[in-house]
Amino acid sequence: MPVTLKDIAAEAGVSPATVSNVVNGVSARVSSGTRERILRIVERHGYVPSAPARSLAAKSSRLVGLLVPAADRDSLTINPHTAGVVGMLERELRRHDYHLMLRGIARPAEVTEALRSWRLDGAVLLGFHDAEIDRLKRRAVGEVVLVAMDTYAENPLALRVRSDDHEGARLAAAHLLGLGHRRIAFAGPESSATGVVRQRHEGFRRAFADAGAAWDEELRFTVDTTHAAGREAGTRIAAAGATAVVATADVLAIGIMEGLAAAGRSVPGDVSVVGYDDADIASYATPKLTTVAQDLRAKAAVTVRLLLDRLAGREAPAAAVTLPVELVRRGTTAAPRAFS
Amino acid sequence: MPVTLKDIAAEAGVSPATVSNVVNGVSARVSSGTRERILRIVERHGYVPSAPARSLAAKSSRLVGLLVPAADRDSLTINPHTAGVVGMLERELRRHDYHLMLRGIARPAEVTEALRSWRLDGAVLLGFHDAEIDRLKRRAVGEVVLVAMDTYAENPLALRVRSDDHEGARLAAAHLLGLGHRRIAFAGPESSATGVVRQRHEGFRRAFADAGAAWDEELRFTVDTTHAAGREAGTRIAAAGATAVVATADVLAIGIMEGLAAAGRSVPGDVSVVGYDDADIASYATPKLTTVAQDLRAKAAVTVRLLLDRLAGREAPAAAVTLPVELVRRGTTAAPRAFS
DNA sequence: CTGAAAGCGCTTACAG
DNA sequence: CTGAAAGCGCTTACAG
Repeated sequence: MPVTLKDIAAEAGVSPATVSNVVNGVSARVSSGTRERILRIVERHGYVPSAPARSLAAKSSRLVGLLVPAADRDSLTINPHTAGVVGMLERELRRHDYHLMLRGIARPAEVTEALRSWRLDGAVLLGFHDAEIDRLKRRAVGEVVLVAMDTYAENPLALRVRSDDHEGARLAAAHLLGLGHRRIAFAGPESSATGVVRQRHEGFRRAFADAGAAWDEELRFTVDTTHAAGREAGTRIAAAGATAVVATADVLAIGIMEGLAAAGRSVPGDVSVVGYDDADIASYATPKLTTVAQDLRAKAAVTVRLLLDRLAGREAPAAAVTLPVELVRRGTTAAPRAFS
Repeated sequence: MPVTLKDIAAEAGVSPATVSNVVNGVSARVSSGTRERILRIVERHGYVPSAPARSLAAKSSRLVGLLVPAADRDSLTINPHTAGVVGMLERELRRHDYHLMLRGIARPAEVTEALRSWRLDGAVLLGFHDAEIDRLKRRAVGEVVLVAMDTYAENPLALRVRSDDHEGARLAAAHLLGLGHRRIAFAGPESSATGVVRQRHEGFRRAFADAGAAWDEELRFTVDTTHAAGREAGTRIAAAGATAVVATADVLAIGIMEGLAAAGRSVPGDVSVVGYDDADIASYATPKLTTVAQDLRAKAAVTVRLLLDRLAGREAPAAAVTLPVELVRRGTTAAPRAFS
């Protein structure tokens, strides 16, 4: 039988309303004498307010959801980038005294259910296709503040945070072009589903245009963002005679490196590889992976700031927030053989 | 203004109690005619029951917390093993229609607050020291069902799930001894804080005893479970003249490999390395890491089953559940130079 | 098979 | 500065 607000009030000889004010720090409404007295009783009993009761009575739950697409039997954190975001977001929210509810979404209808059943104050959508974001209706969202990460959807119901995908891939390609590569493969998921991949692919081609070089469309490898898919793509990339490859994720790049090795190609001797994200695994690889770094910590911080600003009624930017990226040169890129 | 139970009841011309019974599938109490009618109205309005209201009125929240120690400014998922557990647990809970609340714990008092404020039905404690588990009091825990993972604490307030740490390290050491190694380093955190490390260290020494070999205590390297700490330890291990090393985590092993390389040692040519966990990163490393695999999926499944069994009032094992481990031989172990 | 009533533990105007 | 009262959206015995 945990102690309740009412118990505290009875013991202090005041009304529940007064205890409520003290517990919530509405000090203007309570004399410092009663405040101290109540606080002592609270302390002694180890009173913890009931969050469900608060959510019900107040308009706020101090709860933020992180929604991530996941097939029924899949784990969310197989993707290192997702795992990183989960951790960073939890940390940012905790700093602001909010709680994180993590929820895999197998079917579109679950989004509504997740958003509404817990009266979430806000929710972060990670890894959804642009079209899925665009399909969200006010009716499904309710008053929940939404931040979609890494999306190019246009739905005004969601705030948007992303990093500069176009520039990231441009940097990667420009780096390789500068080293003398011309047969550069681009490996990543289909562009149609997400603007992130489309933007990266465009940035990649922009580097070619800037360099006055032509790009062979046959070097576009459509592949899932997994190590296994990367490995398989690596052998195909080797067979295609590419001297370099830009992958849309580190885990994919590392898979490709393995495929290249299986095909008898050395990295960066025969083929240069550039990843994307600068996840921890990028520096665990041998050689260490050259990659486009995005600042996950900043991304999480901005996401939470947008969320809290909007919750506080402050104006939030209608446009998407785009964070800068940076090329991190490590051990997987070098001049092509012909140049050395 | 989202639609409520009351709205549905009014529209159907029945009492809220009846709608409640229908929504909760208590079909024995409602005629199939009214049930169908109500279900149609629920469907049409996209009614989603309020979880806070349910938690408040009922005894159950269908909410399970995952509590992980984390300094104020730290992210939880820097540790690949933690990231894996987060994903697996979310998936298991989702299958059973429970929700996951993820919570980093910076100070011991936060455990109570986390457990009680949301009226969690259950909570999983991951990565706590045995002593911290043992210090938990009934008063702090309340009615919350607790499962502590990877602990050798004796607190009866917590159910326990772990893998066979003693056997895992014994297998690792036996493998290396069988290859002819004798100067084998053991690298991991201090044994005093967690039984997991102590058990692994004992299993490691048991292999020596079984082989009738002596182990040089100087080859115990106390080191945090991070890549950076591993790298630093790797150079010391090289300097100590070890021909092999057993690390208590894959991420640590990979760091050690880097340190060994920095010291001019090849793996497995000069030094063999065995990791622990068989996290994804184990197969991303070059060469692929020989490691002790624990079945994370099974661990998460057992954790959730224990939790739900206990919630359903079924008997749960008082003893800890210990899951089997397996040695996965890959590319980082070989006979020592002198033998080849 | 169905309903009226109380209650879960809070917050929020509104009075005083 | 403090309290009485209503209400948040459900569930749960208890009657009928």
